[in-house]
Amino acid sequence: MLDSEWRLTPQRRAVLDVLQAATDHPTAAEVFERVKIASPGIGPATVYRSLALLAANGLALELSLGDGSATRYDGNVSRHDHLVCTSCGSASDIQLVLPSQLLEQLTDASGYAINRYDLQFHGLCPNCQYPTTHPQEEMNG
Amino acid sequence: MLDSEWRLTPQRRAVLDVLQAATDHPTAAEVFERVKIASPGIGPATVYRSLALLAANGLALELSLGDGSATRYDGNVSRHDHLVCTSCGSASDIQLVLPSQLLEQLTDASGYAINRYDLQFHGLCPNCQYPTTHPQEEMNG
DNA sequence: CTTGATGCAAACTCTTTGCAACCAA
DNA sequence: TTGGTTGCAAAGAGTTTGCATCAAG
Repeated sequence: MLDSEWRLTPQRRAVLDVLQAATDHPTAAEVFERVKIASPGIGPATVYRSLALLAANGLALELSLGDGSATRYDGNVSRHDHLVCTSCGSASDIQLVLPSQLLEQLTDASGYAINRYDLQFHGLCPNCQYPTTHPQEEMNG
Repeated sequence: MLDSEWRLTPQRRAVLDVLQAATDHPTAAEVFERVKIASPGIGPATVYRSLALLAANGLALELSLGDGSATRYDGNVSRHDHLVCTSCGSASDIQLVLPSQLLEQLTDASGYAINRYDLQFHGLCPNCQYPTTHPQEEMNG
């Protein structure tokens, strides 16, 4: 599925639209729920297949939040990292740069040909630190 | 499960022994296979429950390799990061330090109370880059 | 005795796959 | 017409849970 011989069908377009409109980091099930609004007849298998296809072709990122929950998808495909709240589960995009010498040292020391890294920070988000009325219970934001 | 009011039963001890003897990063199923050698009567549910208990009490780390596969466990609970081979799936421990000012800046800018981070590098391990006879196909190392 | 731990089996969640119908080139 | 795509349903992997039994304090 890494070739470019694939069609942007209406279903795939709808999935891509959902991803690009999302500011959170939806699971496949959440993408499915949202896609059904624009494409009522679509089935979950098509959403899973479309997400895998988009991810394989660089139009989406697959993301594991490390909490054992379902894979999440990110329509923001530029290089970035994540802040994950350990209380409400929300994930925010952040942009930071690892010192390039750190990658070089690691390549030299390990012998790995490193082509990417995943970095996520876990902690309490501002909302969950300073509850206005009660701790957040939602699952994305 | 975060209290210290728990007993190190023979089954839990056996699970812990397996983790501490492991140099790879076994899945729960792999831990189960190994634990059965010392504790033949043990059931998979006990292994899952023991792993969760040990992780909650800081005696094991849960680890997602970001490839959609099962959760892995690490008996090395000191702060470290991982190199993950995108070809054979093996994971190696590495020790590196993020510049502390990076964490400070991030805390200041985001408002998050960060208490940990997960960092993994993905690429080809030396074995898979320079195959001796043929590409590696094993799943841990 | 009383509470927690175990093993088994069933249930559950998330995801993938087989397949016939369908659609675009 | 030919091969890729879809939707459905079934299957599959990984993990959790209900429950009766068992063991430790």
